[in-house]
This record gives sequence, structure tokens and C-alpha cells, in this order.
Amino acid sequence: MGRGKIVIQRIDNTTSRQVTFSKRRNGLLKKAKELAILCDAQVGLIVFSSTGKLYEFANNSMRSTIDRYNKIKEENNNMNPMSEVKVT
Amino acid sequence: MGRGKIVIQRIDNTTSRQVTFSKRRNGLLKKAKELAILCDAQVGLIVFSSTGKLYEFANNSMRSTIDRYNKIKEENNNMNPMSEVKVT
DNA sequence: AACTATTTATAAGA
DNA sequence: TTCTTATAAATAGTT
Repeated sequence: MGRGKIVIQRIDNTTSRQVTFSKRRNGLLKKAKELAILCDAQVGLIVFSSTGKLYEFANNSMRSTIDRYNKIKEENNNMNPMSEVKVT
Repeated sequence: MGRGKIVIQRIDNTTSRQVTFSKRRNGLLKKAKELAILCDAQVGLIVFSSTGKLYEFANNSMRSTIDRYNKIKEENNNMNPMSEVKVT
């Protein structure tokens, strides 16, 4: 999506990496919001930059989204008790 | 990004909404992964479809990403005690 | 599920 | 860092 095609691998140059992060982070947040609205989905997006700064989007609240996620995961664990698999 | 321009609002037709969800969900997950790789970011994405199905991406683990998120939020709350704001 | 006409995102440059 | 623009990529409507 630009003047040249790029390979998806870590951008070594710090400046370029930060510029790309800024652009793509905005794009990702926008897309997340659009998906939530268009498709009536519940979306939670958390992004930490390589410098540790937090960016987020949640159409409901992040808390409720995480809670729902945890609940689903607990159910899955109960049905597939991977934690009980043992090497004998 | 298609044959016609669309307005960002809930798609009423159920079939269209599900088709669009499928396409855009894939796109969003792909973009999330690319951001993580290109920019060395920590990304956690949770999506629940309108039918309740879960889709997710996390380059580290979702658990560690959520833990990091919670930690940051706690720190912010301690610095900006919004919960103590009162209408007098 | 595949196909394209278009729109949108964005890489590179200013 | 903000703006521009050529090009790559995503996707809306169609088949």
C-alpha cells in the first residue's frame, strides 16, 4: 500500500519503524472501529509501542471485553482440560 | 475499498453483515499481525462476532498483554484518581 | 468461494 | 512531524 512493496519483518531503522508504527497504528484503530460499527461486533484492541506507550480501542469497554474473553476461555479450559495433560 | 463507497454504519442485512464481517475480520487480524512484526509492538486483539464467536490475535500471549494493560491502568488510576472526583 | 472495479491505506519522498 | 502522491492492498458489489 505504498510507493513500494515491503516485506513483513521488523524494520531495523528506528525512525522508519516509529513512522510506520504511527501510520499503521492509526489505520488499525480505524479498521477496528469500522468492524465494530459495520458488523455489530465487540472489539477490543490493545497496542503497546516498542517504547512502551499504550494505545487502545474498545467499542464497549475494554474491561467488559476482557471479562467476556476470560469467561469464554474458562469455559474452553473446562471442556478441554489441557492443563491435566501429563508426560508419564 | 470496493466497487462502491460505503457509509460506516451497522449493516442491516444479516447476510451482508456476516460476509463483511468475515472479510474485514481477516483483514484486521492480518493488519494486527503486521503491525506487531514490522514495528516490534505488543498487540492484543479480541473480536466477538454478533453471534458470539470469538476471534483473537496476540503476538505474545493474550494473557501477558492483558496483564500489562491492567498494570498500566492501575498506575494511571493512582496518578489520576478520577474515582474520587465528586459533585459537591 | 472467486472475481474485479474501486476505494482506501500507506511507503517513500518533500 | 505533517503533507503529498504513486502504488500496493483491501474490499464492496457481483457472479
